[in-house]
Amino acid sequence: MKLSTTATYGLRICFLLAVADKMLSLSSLVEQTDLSEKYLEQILGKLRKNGIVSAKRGISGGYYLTKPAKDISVRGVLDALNSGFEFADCAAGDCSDLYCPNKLLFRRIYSAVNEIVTTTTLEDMINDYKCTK
Amino acid sequence: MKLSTTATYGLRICFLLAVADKMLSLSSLVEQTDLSEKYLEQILGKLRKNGIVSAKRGISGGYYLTKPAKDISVRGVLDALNSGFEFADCAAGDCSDLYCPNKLLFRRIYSAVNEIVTTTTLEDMINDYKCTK
DNA sequence: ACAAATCCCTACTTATTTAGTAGGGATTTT
DNA sequence: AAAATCCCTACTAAATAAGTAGGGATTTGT
Repeated sequence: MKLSTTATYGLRICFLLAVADKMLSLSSLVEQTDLSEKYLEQILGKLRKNGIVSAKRGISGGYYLTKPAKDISVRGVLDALNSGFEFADCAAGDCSDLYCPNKLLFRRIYSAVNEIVTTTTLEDMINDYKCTK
Repeated sequence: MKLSTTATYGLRICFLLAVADKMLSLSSLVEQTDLSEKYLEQILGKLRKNGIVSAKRGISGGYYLTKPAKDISVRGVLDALNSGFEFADCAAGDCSDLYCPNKLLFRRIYSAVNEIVTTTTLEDMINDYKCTK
């Protein structure tokens, strides 16, 4: 069980945008991440469709965060990339019965993770990063 | 991001053994889970190799937990099935530099999940289950 | 002894998901 | 009008997960 690499890249991209605090062109993101243009475009497309970033077209265009870093949660980014933390099945044939110990456990874990990702913002990530310097 | 179905089945199997509090034959586990014998054997094999269950062969054989339910953590079961919670990469080219905001976030999440799975035992799962009745 | 039921081992196949590629289109600035 | 940019979507390839298969070894009860 682990986070998808796409979600991981997505987080990093948002972090870069938050740190820069201005619009960055795709080519500049390519430089900073060593990912292909096309792949980056795809990730940025999802972020855009889900309201995390906006884009400006044309020769002086690029991507920028739609909101201040303090208002963008990690969860928002993960959701945009379809990378939530799901525990759908609990391995019981008929899960509507009460015989479902797994579900209870999963709910606990989900709550804990959810708490972290919803309360941690891009600004928090920047602060954490600065502290390690 | 979600737990593998194998791990989910594994948890359920351990729960069934814990509730029964005695040795159960493979065929009886097949009944209770609707999984194929072969697939169940495979899961039980991993649990056995990792010390979660023991097996007795022969016509009156079966599987049983090696320790009391209160001494078996969810984590132990997940580890046995190679289904930990990993966040290896942080999507930075050179992760040894300090430019790694993801790593800090991942560490937070990992700690929280780890806390839950290491402290929750099969006995806890049984108690939780009883409470929902 | 021996049959029957059980656990044991490991290779293989199939399905699903994820990661990444590709190519052409639309927009904006200079 | 050219150049650089973002936009769309289909496809492919790689990795992982899920499940199947078949034969072997052990123990019990008769």
